[in-house]
Amino acid sequence: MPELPEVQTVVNHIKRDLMGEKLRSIIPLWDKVLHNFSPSDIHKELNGKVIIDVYRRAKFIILQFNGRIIAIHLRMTGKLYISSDSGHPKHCTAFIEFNSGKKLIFEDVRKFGRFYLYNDLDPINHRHGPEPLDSNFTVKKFQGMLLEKKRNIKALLLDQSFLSGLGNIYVDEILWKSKIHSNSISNAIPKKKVEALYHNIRNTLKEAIVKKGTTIIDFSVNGESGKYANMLQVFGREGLECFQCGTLINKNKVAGRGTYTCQTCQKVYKGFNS
DNA sequence: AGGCGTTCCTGGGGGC
DNA sequence: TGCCCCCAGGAACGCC
Repeated sequence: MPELPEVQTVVNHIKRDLMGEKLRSIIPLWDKVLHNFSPSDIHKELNGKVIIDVYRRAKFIILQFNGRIIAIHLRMTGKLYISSDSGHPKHCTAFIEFNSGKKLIFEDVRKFGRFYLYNDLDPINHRHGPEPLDSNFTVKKFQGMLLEKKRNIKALLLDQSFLSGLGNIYVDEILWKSKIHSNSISNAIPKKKVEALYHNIRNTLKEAIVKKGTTIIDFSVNGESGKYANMLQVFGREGLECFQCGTLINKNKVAGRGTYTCQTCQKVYKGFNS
């Protein structure tokens, strides 16, 4: 499940190849993949236009053209990579052709991934919270954000309109490192723990980007697995000993997601602040 | 406001 | 071996 580090890894991987490429066409192989536009819209608006930047916002990969963006969301099983082969792989739902002959392949087994055409980032910014790695995302700001809400902490961290980029795997890892139970309520978490949470969010994401993401089942870049999978402390370790205290890791459902916790290390904060 | 269920999809695993 | 059923999950949406 691509989260911020995986999406950033894809961007880092394909950016150099895409900069300056002239768009020729976009070919959907499955009709729902283009969310709000058609190939003829692209032909009218972007034919021969050059990619001037490739970057990430939230979990979107942004192809920047002059006055337009194509935003690509991988959802659960999307893979995006450059190819010059003719033809396309089995689960390819769309590809973009460039004048150079390069192709950008979008492969997506479960077909949840989508392409969006916008003038700018506004529609995405509108429904997304801050970037956790931005310098203006400070401890103070995060503390304020948590206090404004009275929500299950896991549900809140997964909510993209609250904070961008986290998904099920990193949230479990981050909460375990912070010794906060996923059933805690956001505004009941003590200040010291919020500080730990803040630093663990940033450090975990940064470290995962360095390791080129986590490979669990579906994520790889050109078949190369991310290395963060070897670093996972709690996710996927049901019934195994907690690395911190030896208690067997518990799996249950929180916010509708499979959730791994150490019932000993991770404290539930639901009451008054200490 | 916030929680919860449903929808979109397919491959893979468990049970028999 | 084979078949059916259920599950996994990011995000949007509707309902309570």
